[in-house]
Amino acid sequence: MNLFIFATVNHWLIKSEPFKYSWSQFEKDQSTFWDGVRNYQARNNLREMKIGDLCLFYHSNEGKEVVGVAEVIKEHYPDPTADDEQWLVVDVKPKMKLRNTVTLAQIKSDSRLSNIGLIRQGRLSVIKLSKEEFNIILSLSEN
DNA sequence: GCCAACGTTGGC
DNA sequence: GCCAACGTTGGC
Repeated sequence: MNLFIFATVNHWLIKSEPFKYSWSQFEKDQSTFWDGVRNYQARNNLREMKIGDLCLFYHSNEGKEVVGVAEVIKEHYPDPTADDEQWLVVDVKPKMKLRNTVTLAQIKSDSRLSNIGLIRQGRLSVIKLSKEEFNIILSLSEN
């Protein structure tokens, strides 16, 4: 009988325009609440996030590349920047900066990632990833 | 700056 | 409940 309980770690990709909030600012802050989500699907993804979940940090618009990995350190609570209680944030902290960034072009050109939410639903700002997709992107950053 | 892909709003 | 009009995101 196995008495160990293995937490299920989920994987995500979160987008930020570096002009608004960049990875380097994130590293300076050491943690932040992920605010400004005003889309139901993205909100639902935030609600699913658990402590210890890992998020790829993607720079949209400028850069268009994955730059680091963040870890969820506090589960969802109402977005302090919203007037409406229905919008949520989670707290995240930087876990690891990628040795090399992984560009959208690289992701698009990798056949193993052809079904990734980042491409399928380009406008969604909080995207669920499979463990495989997450690991493939990390491996691309090692090249 | 343009535009595709969505999401939201509001008239009916 | 449908759909046209409009707004937003984000790649190009």
